[in-house]
Amino acid sequence: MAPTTRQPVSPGPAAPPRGKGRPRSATADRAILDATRAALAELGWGGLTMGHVATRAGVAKTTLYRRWPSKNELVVDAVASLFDDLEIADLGSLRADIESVVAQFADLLSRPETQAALLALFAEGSRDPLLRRRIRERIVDPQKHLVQQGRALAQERGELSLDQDEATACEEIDIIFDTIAGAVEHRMLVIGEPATPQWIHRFTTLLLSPLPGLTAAAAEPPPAE
Amino acid sequence: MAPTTRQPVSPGPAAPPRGKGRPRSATADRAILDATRAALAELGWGGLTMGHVATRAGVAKTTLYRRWPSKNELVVDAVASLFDDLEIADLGSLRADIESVVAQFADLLSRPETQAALLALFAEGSRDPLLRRRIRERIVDPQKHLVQQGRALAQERGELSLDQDEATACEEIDIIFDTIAGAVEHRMLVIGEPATPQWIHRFTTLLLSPLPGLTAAAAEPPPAE
DNA sequence: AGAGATACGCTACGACCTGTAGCGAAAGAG
DNA sequence: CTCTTTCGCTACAGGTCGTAGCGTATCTCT
Repeated sequence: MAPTTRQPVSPGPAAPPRGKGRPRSATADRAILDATRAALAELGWGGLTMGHVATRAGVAKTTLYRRWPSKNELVVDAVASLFDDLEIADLGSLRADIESVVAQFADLLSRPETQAALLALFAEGSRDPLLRRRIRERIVDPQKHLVQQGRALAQERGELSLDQDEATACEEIDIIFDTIAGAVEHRMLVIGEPATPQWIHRFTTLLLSPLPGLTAAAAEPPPAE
Repeated sequence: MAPTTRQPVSPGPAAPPRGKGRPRSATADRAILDATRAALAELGWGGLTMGHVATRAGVAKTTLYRRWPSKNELVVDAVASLFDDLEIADLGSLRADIESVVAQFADLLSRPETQAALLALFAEGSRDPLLRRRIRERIVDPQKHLVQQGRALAQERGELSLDQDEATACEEIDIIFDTIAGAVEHRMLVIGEPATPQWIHRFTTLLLSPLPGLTAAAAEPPPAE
């Protein structure tokens, strides 16, 4: 793809300047990220070119490469910021909190540029372990933190018993998070249908109670491992 | 990317010949698809080039373009067949059936070429409604059928009460399927960690019973819509 | 068997993208 | 006011996509 070797993934959103001469233009930073998101929505990952983004941002192509070592990194940063304002609302009940955060997530994933960008990132991440790690740090982990918060809130309210074992609690959070995030992602990104309030409501019900119509006998015994 | 306009997604695996002169080589067909899968596993979507596939298949590049209009179509066909042998095992309990099908799915998704291909397809599908429809028909719908089968089996066994309403049952199957497929996809494709038997076991437990430690009061009341 | 039709491999090609290099000019920091 | 760094510009090498044109191979049909 490139005639030269690939640089390691940059640690931050952009290479850190060192405060001596002319500082980097923050305006250009924003213009580039905005242009990236816009181009992503229009053209998708495959259609997005660095030249295009540069032109659209009113910036020279070389300026892009001064900040991000390649397309991947640029797109991660352009997209990750979208996830920054997910938050737990503390609506007074576990159920309401779940519905709220799922709705926020669904809202985010309903935007075409988020869809294109996320899937493209995931796809690239399947080949590039460093990129995948970066996705986890910038996107997945913050979301998982929401599950922890929600869980803690529910415990304060007495809806949920306190954790006995730290490790077990961690694993449980992982699974719950996989389930919540995965269901929404699957519906919106793979199937391509919106997560309506009804869908969210029913999904939350599924998460909080056993399968409707399930015999007690079938639900009860989780056979020993 | 290309100097010419893109053709619409081809209706079949390859353009249909018309039986007059020399027929297309079926050997070449298979060699190309095999080479595509192999290259996908090694290089991923981004690294896969038509020239590479051609060389590997022992075929001229032009031969590829005589059959598939572009990379997308070639990869869809190369990958879709992988999903053909998922099936419900009828192990005697709903729980065992779920674990079995999740394990099959996880096994499939653990193969690198499936990961790369699937994610790349999903990504392209987010921009191309026709491609997305094709993914649904060839990949998603057959999987959803498994959920229907498992549900029917559980009802026969008396583990699950019979459906009262056809439409409601349909919606419920959708949600359950979104949840199962989504969780596995999220864990393996996004996070990039394997779905161990332990994980599958715990996930199934989560699906079949309420959240561990949940107060009865918090679990019970699904507020009216 | 012969004629016709089609697929095949090969080479070359135009258009495009990536990421780098080198330059003079501009703009802040100290 | 000087020094450092960024900026925009142009040019470039390496690489991919998908097409065109050619002579040859291979199959079908008469």
